[in-house]
Amino acid sequence: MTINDDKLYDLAELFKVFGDSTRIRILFVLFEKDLCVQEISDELGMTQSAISHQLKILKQGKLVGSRRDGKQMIYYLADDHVRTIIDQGINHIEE
Amino acid sequence: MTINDDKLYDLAELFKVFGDSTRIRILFVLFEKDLCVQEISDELGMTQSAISHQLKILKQGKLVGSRRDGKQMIYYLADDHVRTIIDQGINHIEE
DNA sequence: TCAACATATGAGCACATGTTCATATGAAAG
DNA sequence: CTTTCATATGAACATGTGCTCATATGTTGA
Repeated sequence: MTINDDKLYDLAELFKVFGDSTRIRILFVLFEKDLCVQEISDELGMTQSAISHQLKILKQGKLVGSRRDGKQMIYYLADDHVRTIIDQGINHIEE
Repeated sequence: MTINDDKLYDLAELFKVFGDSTRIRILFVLFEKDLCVQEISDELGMTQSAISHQLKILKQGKLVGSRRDGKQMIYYLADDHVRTIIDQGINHIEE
C-alpha cells in the first residue's frame, strides 16, 4: 500500500470527526432524511449553537453537505462511505 | 435499525480510538505483521512508554490483541473489522 | 534469589475539544 | 429599509487527552 504518514494523519483526523457522540447522533438522524439545523437540535435535545458548531466540523470533514432552502439550511449525508464506515463500526461493537 | 443512544455512544467511543495518529500508525504497522512493543516504538520513533499507553487503549477497544513470548508481549490486529474500517476511511479520503 | 531486560502504570503538565452565552450574518416578508 | 426568523461564529470555561518521567511489575537466565 502507498500510505505515508501524512495520509495516516488525515485518516486519524477523519476518524476523530466520527469520534464524538453528538456528531454520531447527528449523522444518525441524517441517515433517515435531510434536516435543517433546528430540526436536528430538536431531535437531539441540544442547543442550536452546539449543533451548528458540530455541523461545521462534519462539513469540513466532508461527512455532510448542505443546501439553502429559504431561511433554512438543509443538511444531508455526504456520501455512502459515511454509511459504510458507521455500519462497520456497528458490526465491530456487536460482535 | 435498532440503534439506541447507548449504542451510538459506544460507536463514538470506538471511532475515538481510531481518531489519533499515533494509534492509527500502530495499527498500520501491525497490518504487516505482529510486533512486540519495542519494535513498534522503533518503527514509530516514539518512547516505549507512549506506545504502551496507546496499546492499552487499543486493546481496551478490542482493536488489537496480545500474547506473551518470553519477556516480550506481541501485539496483533484483533480482527478484520479493523482493516475494513481503515480501508473505508482511506477510500473516503482519496475520493 | 538476584540481576537484567521488557513492558505496564501513575502523576503531572501542556494542549485540544465541546458546550454555553452573547452576538453577528444573512435571507425573506412587510 | 426594517424587522423577524434561521443559522453561524467567537470568546470563555471546564473537561478530556497524549506525552514525559519515574517507577512498578513480571519474566528469564545465571
